[in-house]
Amino acid sequence: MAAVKLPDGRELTVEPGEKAREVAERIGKRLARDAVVAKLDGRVVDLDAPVDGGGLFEVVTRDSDEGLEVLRHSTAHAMAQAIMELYPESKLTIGPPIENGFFYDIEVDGKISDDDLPAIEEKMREVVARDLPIVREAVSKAEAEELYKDNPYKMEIVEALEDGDITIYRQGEFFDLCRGPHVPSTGALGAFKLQNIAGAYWRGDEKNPMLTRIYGTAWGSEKELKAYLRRLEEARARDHRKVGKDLKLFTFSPDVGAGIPLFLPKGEMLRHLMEGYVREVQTRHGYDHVWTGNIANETLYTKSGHLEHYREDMFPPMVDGETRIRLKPMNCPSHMTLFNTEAHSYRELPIRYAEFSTLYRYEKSGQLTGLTRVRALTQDDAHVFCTEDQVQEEFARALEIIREVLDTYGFEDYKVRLSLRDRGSDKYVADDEKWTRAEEALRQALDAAGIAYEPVEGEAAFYGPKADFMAKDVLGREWQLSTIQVDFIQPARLGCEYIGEDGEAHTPVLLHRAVTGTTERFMAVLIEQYGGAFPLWLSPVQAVVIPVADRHLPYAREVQSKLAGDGLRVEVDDSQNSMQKKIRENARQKVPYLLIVGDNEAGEGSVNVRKRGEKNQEAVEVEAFMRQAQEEISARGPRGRD
RNA sequence: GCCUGAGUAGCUCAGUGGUAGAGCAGCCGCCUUGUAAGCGGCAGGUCGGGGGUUCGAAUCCCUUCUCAGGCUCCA
Repeated sequence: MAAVKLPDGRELTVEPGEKAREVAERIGKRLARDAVVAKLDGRVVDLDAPVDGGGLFEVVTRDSDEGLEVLRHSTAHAMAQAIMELYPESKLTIGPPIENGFFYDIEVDGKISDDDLPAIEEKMREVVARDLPIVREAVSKAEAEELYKDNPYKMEIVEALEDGDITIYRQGEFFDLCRGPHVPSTGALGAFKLQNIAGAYWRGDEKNPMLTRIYGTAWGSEKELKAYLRRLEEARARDHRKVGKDLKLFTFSPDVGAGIPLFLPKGEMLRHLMEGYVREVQTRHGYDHVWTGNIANETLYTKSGHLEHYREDMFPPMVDGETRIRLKPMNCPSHMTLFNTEAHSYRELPIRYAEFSTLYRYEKSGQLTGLTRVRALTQDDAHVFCTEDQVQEEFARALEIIREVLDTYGFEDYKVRLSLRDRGSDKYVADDEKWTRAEEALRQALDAAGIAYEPVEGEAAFYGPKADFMAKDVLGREWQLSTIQVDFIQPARLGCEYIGEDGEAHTPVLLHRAVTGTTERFMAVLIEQYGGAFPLWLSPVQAVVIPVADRHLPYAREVQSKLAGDGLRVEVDDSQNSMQKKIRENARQKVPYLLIVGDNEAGEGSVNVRKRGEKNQEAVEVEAFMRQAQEEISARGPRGRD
């Protein structure tokens, strides 16, 4: 008689051939009802699978991550069935579960659009109502080939599989080549909603045919589905494109060009503050700021190798007689040129050049998105020329800057992806010893800083290993912001040298690093992180003085000039609106402080402070407000939000 | 670049073959206000651009520009 072990340590004897579902029922009725699949020694299996004992037996319920994944996968099948019934000549390809839902890529018989989604959803509900048992079936390769003789996509998948390792899942008339596992019947699906239709190339390759991808979301209960849809709503309300328009930060115009953001006064103030902050931190950490303009001779990029490796992402050249000029896509060649303007001794190293100039990259038109993907972008870029021995220390220094800045902005949850070479591959530049040392240096620096990192082999740049910072915003979305890269290659190509202790010429190692990445993308992330309610130090307008009646305007201006004299960014709302409306409008602009002034305030030299997000008011002396605001600004806190 | 969809007043949107609309913003008046919309009036459009179908086009077709969501999460 075989036995299984339960997660709580108990042992349970199982009959030969007893199914997972039956074992679950013996553990508990309620558990069996919530069960989606089971796990045997960590391997996920259908509830219909026999439990032959021996290992750890776990029941996976629909509220666990794994259970949800199965639920979503099964929902994808239900959608595929619905589509096959509505558009019978369609060809299925792949339909995996994804974060929050699922998709299915289908070569649809005919044309479908978003308007057809409700009908498909309706058909899916029919499939659910039929409560068809979902049955796993092992098939031979030959059988699979026969089943899919009219479907080249599935055929391609079958061809790649080992005979004896092929299964299909059936539910009623419908079947799909699938590894599984799945919920026991179509009636066991949870709450779902089809979301949108998109095109997707077969296997993601633009040389392949375009398939129709339908995205859906699926959850264990109606309540969870609703909560998810509400989260989506909230995210939309924070969308930087919407907030940027509402708060008059930036705009785009086809007259100027796609992917070229135009910053309005408040947006430019925000840029200025963001860059000023990074500049201050960098200066404190020994970086020097330089400026190398926006265009460069094409020959520079021939030397650096960019023209060869990066041509597609560069704007076409401007031709001036014999000379070809390019918009600058990266700063590194320019910084190396600066380095080469004089001879260097090892005593001068490290040399750290930082720059905020705008770069131009010819992103494909379909890739452009708000501020997160633009053609004119401003990196907070820096290049550190150092000796090999200094790599670890300089890496640690860059790390420190990045941590300080991310902390200030409230990105407390981030991880590092340490991209290493794939030892088997030859696409990386040789010199094994250098690589090993560099990788080791990066690991040690990360360990010393106590930062969790995930090493990923084969993701390194061709010129060296790198560490990318993945930060999570308040909505739980992950962004790649900061990066630190070690470069063994380019300095030699551009002829960078320093004279070492030994009197010989050596090639320095180059560290490329960016703190916030690009000002544009980081601004987008910040707008969404704060929902437009920036902390005081970062607010384009820090306070608006609102006179109760027109006769208080002179006092309002007096207050404004006092505060402005103290360096605060203050406006007076002298519009013809009522006081109530001024409060409403300025509150909607997320101004941190509204200062109401009327007879009382003018009489005693005070302001009535209404803080963003708070309704209670407080009368304070102008000087006291100034002190308090300055304190808040220099602490770069408290965090924004409303 | 490709797929699907969208583009109407500064903004948000209604209008599906028969005289281009609303709210907000703007301008002009009145009101002089005590903590999230005071009242009245006026003005505002090549319906993204170009071409076509039609007696007639915001509406149908073609084309072009811009925007949105996608385009390896690998059965």
